[in-house]
Amino acid sequence: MIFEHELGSAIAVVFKDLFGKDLTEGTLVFQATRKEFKGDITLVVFGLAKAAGKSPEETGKLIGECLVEKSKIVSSYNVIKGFLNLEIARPELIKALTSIRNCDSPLPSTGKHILVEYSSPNTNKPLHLGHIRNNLLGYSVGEILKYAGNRVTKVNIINDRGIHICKSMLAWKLFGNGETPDSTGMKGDHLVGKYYVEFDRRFREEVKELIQSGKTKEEAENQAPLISQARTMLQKWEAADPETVALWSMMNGWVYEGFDVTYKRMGVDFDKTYYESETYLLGKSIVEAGLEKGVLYRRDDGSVWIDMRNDGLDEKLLLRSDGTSVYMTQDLGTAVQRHQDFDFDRMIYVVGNEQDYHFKVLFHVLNKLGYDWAKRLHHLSYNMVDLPTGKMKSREGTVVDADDLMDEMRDEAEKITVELGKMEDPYSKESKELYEQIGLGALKYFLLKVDPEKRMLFNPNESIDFNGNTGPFIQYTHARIKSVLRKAQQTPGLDVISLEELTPDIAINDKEVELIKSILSFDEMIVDASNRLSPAIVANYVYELAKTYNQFYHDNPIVDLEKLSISRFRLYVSALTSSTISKCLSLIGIVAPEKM
RNA sequence: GGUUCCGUAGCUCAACUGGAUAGAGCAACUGCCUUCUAAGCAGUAGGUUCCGCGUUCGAGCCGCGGCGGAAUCACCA
Repeated sequence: MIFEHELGSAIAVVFKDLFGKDLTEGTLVFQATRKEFKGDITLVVFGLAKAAGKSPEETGKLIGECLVEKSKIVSSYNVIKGFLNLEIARPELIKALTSIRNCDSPLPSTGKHILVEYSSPNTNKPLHLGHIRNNLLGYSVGEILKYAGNRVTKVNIINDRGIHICKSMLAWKLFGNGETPDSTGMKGDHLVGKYYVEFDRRFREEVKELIQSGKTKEEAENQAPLISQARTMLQKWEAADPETVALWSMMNGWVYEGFDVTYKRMGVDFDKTYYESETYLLGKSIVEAGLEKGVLYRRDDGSVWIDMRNDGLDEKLLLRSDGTSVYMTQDLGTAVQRHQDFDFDRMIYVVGNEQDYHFKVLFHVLNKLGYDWAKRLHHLSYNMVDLPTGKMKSREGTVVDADDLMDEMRDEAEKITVELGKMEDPYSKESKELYEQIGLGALKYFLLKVDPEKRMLFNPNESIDFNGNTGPFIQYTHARIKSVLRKAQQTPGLDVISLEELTPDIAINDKEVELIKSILSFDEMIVDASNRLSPAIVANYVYELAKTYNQFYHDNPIVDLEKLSISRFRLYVSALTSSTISKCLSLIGIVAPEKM
């Protein structure tokens, strides 16, 4: 809170007078006063009671009394249990309001450079709902960190090689009849995904037949013709066979075109894109160095391992017996590469919690290998999005496709808007754009308002709500404030008040105080959100803000020429609220329409 | 089985990292469009915060032990 500093020193003085003891830094605990109680800020006095040698109530009373007497900031007080509720003198509140920062500019620089890795798609299938959560989280965390004063570089790593990529390539080659995105009109990533599913279907058939002819399941899955052909293809790729590489480039090209469309629509972006095909060999030299140091060991079959059993982890393979690299090897390589590229202060991996163990090991290995920056790495682990039917599985086709979902959200927004009947021209280009903004606003808010660590449920049949604690509600509130401000501009003598004109005698009611306090705590909230890497904090904050404004707005007409000064002050608060709302929305990637 | 995460109203989620009487929305019910945008507002109802013990002025949050769910423990990525 903005008063904490001044209040803190005032309380320290009062405390010394009363009890003859100095307060040490950090012993003062403030919190926002609950709505039910009178006051603007609350001092928790339990911690002070001991030093004072009195009961919490008694201590609170004495401090409160003394503050009102000697300090200009506090106008009244009340004590409930160990909570000292202080009412800030209104002139101080106005003063605080005028000193508020414009939220168009970020917080003071921390001088830190932070890398955020997110998205990390495979190029064998289109993006789905789980990726949307990842992308929105990563993008939003990046924006929040940026606003909190950090230099942020957003990076993507594309898993563009491996057996899974070969599967869709092989299926296309065998059964594709030369289909292309152009010839079919399909989005490239969807076309490739189609053949990934096709591979799996045919592969299952082969396995079934082999089992019927007397093989065990394991044997069948290992010997099916399709899987061995896929393996051959991978070997050819690694040997840089021209035909295979050409097919690979062509199909990956289709996928990238498709991804670009989806990323753009989601509103996310990257400062640098890494490709696994370009970095997968880098980890090997690091592993070799680890062997020399004796941190790693080689088994008889030639494979390389790390033993972490003394640190509560298992043994982990870092290099296959045939010398090829595994996932961990690659991630070691990319981490070192990125540190060379950027010399970051911190790197955040936005990756699902199914990989918690992987990152634990990754950081541990880097640390053991002597990279002191390993402790600056952080895995932002987020939980899965569940469907009512359970977990999504791309091979089984039980996924919610990202593009389809965004279409549905936009269509739903259109349907609801048309039903409400407030668009002048519901089929104009501008209206279409608005449906997109509202539909995606609903989706983004829905996914981001939940704590990343928590597993969440998405029910596609019930589609996402547009009422209550939702993106559209907040967008709507913003649009209405903008409408008020537009009308005010057209009314003579009702311009938005300027900062200099704010005077202590302007009347403020309790709802307004709540709103102002909320806006004043904006920076604090951002710092909190950036420390905890949680867009959910921003989302819940902006909802509270919008809700408080709505309640205020309904009880207090703004256009009231009889009380011009009051109305103009409210216009100022409205303008402040709307810019805070739109700032918050932009931090979580949501557009704040001017009209809707 | 080991490790990690989760468990809060019928449902989806909050609770400012230990503070006051655990809050919103949805669904249900009651009012409010001649009034700056009703995607709204006001109200009713809904709780043994999975269970037990402990730590202290104070526990949904911290510790221990259970119960339930999930992830992971691959020469897959």
